[in-house]
Amino acid sequence: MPVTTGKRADAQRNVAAILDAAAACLVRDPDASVSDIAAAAGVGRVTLYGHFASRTELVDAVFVRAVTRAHEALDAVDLTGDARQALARLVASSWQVIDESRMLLVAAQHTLPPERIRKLHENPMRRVRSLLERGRAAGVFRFDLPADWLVAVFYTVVHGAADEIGAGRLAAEAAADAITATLLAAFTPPGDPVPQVTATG
Amino acid sequence: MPVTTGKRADAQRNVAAILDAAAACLVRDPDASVSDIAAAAGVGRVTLYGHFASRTELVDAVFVRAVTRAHEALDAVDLTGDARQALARLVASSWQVIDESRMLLVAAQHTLPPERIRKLHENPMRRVRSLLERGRAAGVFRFDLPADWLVAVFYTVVHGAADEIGAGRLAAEAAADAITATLLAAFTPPGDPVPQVTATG
DNA sequence: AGTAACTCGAACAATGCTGTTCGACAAGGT
DNA sequence: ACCTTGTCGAACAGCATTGTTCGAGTTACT
Repeated sequence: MPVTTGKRADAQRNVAAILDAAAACLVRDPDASVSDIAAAAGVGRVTLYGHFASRTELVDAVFVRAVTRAHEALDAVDLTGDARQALARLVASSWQVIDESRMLLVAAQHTLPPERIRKLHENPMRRVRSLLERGRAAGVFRFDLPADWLVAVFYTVVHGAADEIGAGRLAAEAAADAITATLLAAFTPPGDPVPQVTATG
Repeated sequence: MPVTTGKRADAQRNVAAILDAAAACLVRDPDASVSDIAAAAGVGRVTLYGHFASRTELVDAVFVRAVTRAHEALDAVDLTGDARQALARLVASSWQVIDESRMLLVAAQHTLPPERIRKLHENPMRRVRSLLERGRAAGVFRFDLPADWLVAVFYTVVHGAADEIGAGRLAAEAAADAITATLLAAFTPPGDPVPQVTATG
């Protein structure tokens, strides 16, 4: 695994270029070859193999970077205060991040073992879970369905929205509100009224 | 494209065996080779190419058959009466069908162009859409979100549930109720109370 | 300026796949 | 009984991929 320390300056530059190019290529074609990626990075194939022992390791690195960035972006979201408004804020920040890395996820699924992907998703997931539990404690989110399931619903709905946008059936501007409205309704305890979503932005 | 008419008896048998074997293999490995499939079908590779001009054509045929069967199973569901109860019935019949063909969908995504997959999904989708619109007209489903989006939510939540079951995080027995409760809530108009789901044995 | 780290292209071996061709053979239909 | 239709195995060509090796050339650190 390539580290950022101890390496020469141009080596670090190349690693970054390779990672960028790989991300770009894999988004276009989940089965992009090492040759394509190296060429897109403006680097020889041999150089690439000098930094990443195998194609799998490269894909892993790209995916790790994407997930880490997404996690950082989500960490910046304020989840205090009213849980429902916090959910709205989380969605507003999440969906774009996920939309960008959605094709990357497909590429990862083509080459990485499922448990690896699951493990890398755990951190971002925890954030959703903690918010869910806070909302439950406050009485605004439902208790009658498993927490695991509700977290999965969050995940799958956001990804579904990304797919819909990609297919051109959902306007990007309308996405955040649609996702928020859907998730708020899905999280509402039985008997409670479904909250109205005030249009954002 | 292989037809069931005009072929000799053993040829028809072999086509069926190939289709079955292909489905089984592709579920285990979305990139299963033609050799594997032919072997699993107890048939020579040449024979397979005699019936399907290319691997792609074979995958397409397998996928078409799976979707068709799913569509038929869904057509048997009674969608009259209260839209919410009809939705529950549709979910109860849908999720198992989708769970079975979920890995097949992955295989299809690996080899078939996206528009082809979309097109084959149109028929089953229409059924959901008509139910949605009936529920809207009856005032029990929401109008404030696009119909396309709500149909997509149905699709993505059911598939998400299938994934959760596959990952062992959701008990198969609990799936139908969880999906139904989630979707009913997501479809409920803002201001209306979220319906309680009575456990279905 | 000297040295170690890095890069590059070309070429290599090793697979693994698809799709086709051949000839001999078996099975189904009438 | 006949002949069409289908089957089989082996072998072939073609292609794309991964990952490695080599030697010569460059680039960055000190």
